[in-house]
Amino acid sequence: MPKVGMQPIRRRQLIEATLVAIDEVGLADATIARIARHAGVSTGIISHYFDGKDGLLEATMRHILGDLGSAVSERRRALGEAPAQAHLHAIIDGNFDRSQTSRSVMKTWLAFWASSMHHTNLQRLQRVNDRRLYSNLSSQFRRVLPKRQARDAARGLAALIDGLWLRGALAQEGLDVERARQLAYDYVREQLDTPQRAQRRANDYA
Amino acid sequence: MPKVGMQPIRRRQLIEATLVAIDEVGLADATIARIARHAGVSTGIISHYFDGKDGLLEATMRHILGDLGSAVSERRRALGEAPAQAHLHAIIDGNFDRSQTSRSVMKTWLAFWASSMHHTNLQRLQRVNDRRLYSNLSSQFRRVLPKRQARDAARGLAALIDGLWLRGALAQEGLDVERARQLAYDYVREQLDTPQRAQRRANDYA
DNA sequence: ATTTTTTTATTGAACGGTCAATCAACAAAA
DNA sequence: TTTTGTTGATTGACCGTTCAATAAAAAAAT
Repeated sequence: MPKVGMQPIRRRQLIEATLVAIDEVGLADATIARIARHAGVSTGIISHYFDGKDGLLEATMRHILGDLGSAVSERRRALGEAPAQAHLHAIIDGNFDRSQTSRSVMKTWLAFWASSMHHTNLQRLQRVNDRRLYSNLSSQFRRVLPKRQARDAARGLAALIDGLWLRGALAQEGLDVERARQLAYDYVREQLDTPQRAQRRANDYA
Repeated sequence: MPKVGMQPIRRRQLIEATLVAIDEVGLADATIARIARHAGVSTGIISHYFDGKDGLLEATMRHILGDLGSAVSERRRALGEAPAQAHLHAIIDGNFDRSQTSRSVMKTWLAFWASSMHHTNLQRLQRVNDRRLYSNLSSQFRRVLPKRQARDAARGLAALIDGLWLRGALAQEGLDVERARQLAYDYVREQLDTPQRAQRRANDYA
């Protein structure tokens, strides 16, 4: 039943099928035959809409990145001029959004991280994302903390978020989102609530 | 020049060659031909000493895990009954040991993480390692903190270590080991030095 | 309103290429 | 003479891409 306007439908189907395939057998064994089967189409369609397998994989990563961006910015939009802590919590919540914590998406993230070490286009996407997280965190901490402290707090929180997320992906019992968020909140609180100790620390470094 | 007692030599050569190959082109393109070429031997040797490519990859992961275990336990052995903080610092230092922060090893770790989602033997190895880090941290925090707090501190620090490490692996500028350690030390200090706030937090949770 | 033409969507077999594993043959030491 | 080490061509399987063929809808022509 070929009709006009299939492109966006097929693209979505194929991206979703890619996530399912990676969840099932991993990126290494996610063949176009398997992906096409999951989408209920033939293999040729992939080259037609994505110009080959690499194009589909890149589009899949872009899709996940887009979801992450939305999850964060939607939460922050409602906040306006709210205190830094509220924005930091929103960024944390966005990173642990439903769209980022499903088994298939976590597996796909891991696979893309590994791939991005050797595929420059994926590497570019991934680095833009890393930088965005860091600079979002950094600018919020900067509203309350001196420069160097804000920078370190941002680096620490970014690492904590990614680390909680990574350990959740690898753990048998999966990611406990509530607990992860709580640990990240605690980190934020300690960074914001300890000016005198933070100052001493800053001096130690000098 | 075939002689007796080649096994350990060849095994070491091939594992090292595997790391080099993964560093060069990634796990997906680390063919046995490429690995054998790096080791200066023929492809057949791999099946002879490792019973196939999978065996070599598993041995490579075991090798890295062994290095990590040594890096941690050597540092801790000298400490004996030293305070918890000293042991925690030693665990941190071990995780950021030279043997774990070279480009090739970090790339290989990432690749194995992704692979371990779908290969049960790698998964087993990786989980033993994750659990060991957590339980080492947990038992040290337990010497100073009440149970629930110690558990959370261990979870947080484990995530922070892995996250710093991950972000270092992905970042263009590489991992800044000094900075990473310092951030992890700060986390330890805040967990150990804030009993009253920690207590309040524990109550909040209840 | 009907027919013809063009465009868009889709298929899946065929092709070229790659890879891991195998194994018969060979070589040097024991 | 036996054991241990090593080679590398061969084999069989698999994978991504291509493309000729097909089909249906849309557009144009009658």
